[in-house]
Amino acid sequence: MSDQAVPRRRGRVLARGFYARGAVEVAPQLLNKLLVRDGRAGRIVEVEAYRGSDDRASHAFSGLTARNATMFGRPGRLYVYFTYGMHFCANAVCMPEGTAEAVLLRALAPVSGLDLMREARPGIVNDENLASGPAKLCQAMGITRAEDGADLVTGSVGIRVVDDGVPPPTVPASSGRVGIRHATELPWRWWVPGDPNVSKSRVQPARGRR
DNA sequence: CTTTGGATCGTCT
DNA sequence: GACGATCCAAAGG
Repeated sequence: MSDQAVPRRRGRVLARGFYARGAVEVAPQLLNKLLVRDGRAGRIVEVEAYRGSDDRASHAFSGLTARNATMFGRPGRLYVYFTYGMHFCANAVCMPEGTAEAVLLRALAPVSGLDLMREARPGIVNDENLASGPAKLCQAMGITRAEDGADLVTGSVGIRVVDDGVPPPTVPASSGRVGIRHATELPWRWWVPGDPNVSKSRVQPARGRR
C-alpha cells in the first residue's frame, strides 16, 4: 500500500497561522475548504466576516463578555453561540489572542457522511437543505455550545478544517451580511458562485453574482 | 413559486 | 425586559 494516496485524499489541516489574520482576509479563503468531523465532511460554500470593536454587527463590538470570550482567544478555534432561543451558529476565530475577529460558517455542500447528517436533521428530504444556513450547518455537524472553543487546528474535539486541494473561487460572489441591523453596507458575505447549497436569504442584495 | 409569522431562551441593558 | 449573525410550516399567488 502506498501511503501517498491517503494524505492526498484527506488533505491537510489548516495551520494556526492561516487564522491569525483579519477575518475579512481569511473568510473568502475558507471557501471550498472542508469542515470535517468524524464520519462527516462538508465543503464550506458560504461565509461572513465579523470584526471587533470597529464592527457594529459583531458580538465583540461591546467588548469581552462571557458569551463571546472564545472570540478573544486563540485563532483557529470554534466560537459557537446560541441564538433565537433555539439555534447555534459556528465561527472560526481569527487574529492573534486578545483581538476578536471571526468568520461565520454559513453553509456547507455535504461531501461525506450524508447519512449521519440526515439523521441529525430529521425530516429533511433534499440534501441541499442539510447545511444551507448557519444553524442548519451546526445541526448537520452536531455542533452545540458544548463545541464552543473546539480547536480546529489540533482537532481537540474531532472537528477540523481541511484543505483537500480545491482552491477558493478566483472571484467569489459577495453581498452584505445577512440578518444584522448595523453595518449592513459592508460586503463581508462571500459564497461560491452558483453553488446550490448557499443559504437562500429573504432579501437578495447580491453583488457579484446570483 | 414567494411571503409571513410563530417558536423559544440566553444574554446584556 | 427586549431582542437576536435563524428556521420552518403554512398560507397566498
